[in-house]
Amino acid sequence: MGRSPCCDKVGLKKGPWTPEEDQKLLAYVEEHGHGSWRALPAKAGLQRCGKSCRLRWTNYLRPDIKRGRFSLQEEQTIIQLHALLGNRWSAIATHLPKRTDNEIKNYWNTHLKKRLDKMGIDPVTHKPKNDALKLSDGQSKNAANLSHMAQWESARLEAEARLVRQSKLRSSEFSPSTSSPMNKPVGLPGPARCLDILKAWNGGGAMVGLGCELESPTSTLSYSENAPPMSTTGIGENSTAFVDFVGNSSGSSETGIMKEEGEEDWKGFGNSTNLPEYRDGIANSVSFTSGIHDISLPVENAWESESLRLNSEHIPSGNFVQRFTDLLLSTAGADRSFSGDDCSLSGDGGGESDNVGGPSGSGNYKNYWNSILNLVNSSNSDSPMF
DNA sequence: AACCGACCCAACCGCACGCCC
DNA sequence: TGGGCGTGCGGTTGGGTCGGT
Repeated sequence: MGRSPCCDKVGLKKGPWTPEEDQKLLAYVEEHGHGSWRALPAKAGLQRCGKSCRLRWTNYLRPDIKRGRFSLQEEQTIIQLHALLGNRWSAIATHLPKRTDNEIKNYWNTHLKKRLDKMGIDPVTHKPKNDALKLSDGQSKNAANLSHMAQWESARLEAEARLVRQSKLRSSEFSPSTSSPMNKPVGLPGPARCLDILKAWNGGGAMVGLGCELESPTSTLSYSENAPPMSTTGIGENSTAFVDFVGNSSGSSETGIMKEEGEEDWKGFGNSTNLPEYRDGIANSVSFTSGIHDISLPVENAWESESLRLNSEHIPSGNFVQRFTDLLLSTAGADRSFSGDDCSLSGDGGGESDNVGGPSGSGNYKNYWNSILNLVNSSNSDSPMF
């Protein structure tokens, strides 16, 4: 695989973009779509390389970008997803609609990492820093297992993302016109993609009769291609266990995750901590929408849909989630006492100040992980993670 | 007011990977 | 089958801004 230079740098401008350049790029993309980024600068009259144009567009000019301060929910989501995914900013970004991976990455590096550090939590491992010294006891084994599973899950995510990218391309004719000027291939994977996922992760094992009812909090498209009614997919019975997550105020308050204004409800389990039920839902190739809601999801998050078609066979061990939970909680709580009340990680002058300065600054570590688990539970409505 | 260090973030760099010929 | 191309991604940089002295 030879790698060609991204562009001929001679005579091309670098550095900050001017309003005029922005306007040119914006006007061109809105009118023609970006097409080939390499060819775009010449067509748009820009003295920039295509890569620079692409970055400017994706990180700044794109109309569906939300700018400004991160909300409490977004902060928590970033932290929680980072705990599970590590520095996979693009994967994290898929859970934060209208935020770019670059923005999330910057925010993590400049704010959240330091915040966790102050709390006595290693921002890399999301474990109390003290634990780093306990390399020879049983905890380290658990930690290693946890890390291993997290890595496995991350690898699975990557594979899913690749498959969905493919599916996007293949199905680009499915929905040729969207409001987006981005010319992104639009369309969602049908059942065949479900099988692809299964093949990728089950070594060809079958996932039978699964619909692809999905929902994302950033839904922009309606989609039900070839998706049989849930009642015919074997999902229906269990799907009744899923209720609106945010609509359930107890679930919302329990996790400390607040629904952001303008966002659609998260769909999840009524009992956000009911992991067996959660796992059962997965085992039944969960469609988290309960079959009531329209199937809709954004292009950006289309790949998320793939994971929602997981069944238990995707999971390396039959009780992966339960083990994952056990490890998280045991690792967090085994040798540490917690106040157990406020696990807020965010808030300048809010949760941070409450937590920083406590015993080792990480007295709420168990709740920290609980909040991660709650996110996992709650976000299974739109998450590719589980 | 001037200086300086810390902080922030847009942009760049280079690698990885899939597609296509 | 191999190489070129296009793009995605994560790490890093550097210039602007802010706050303290």
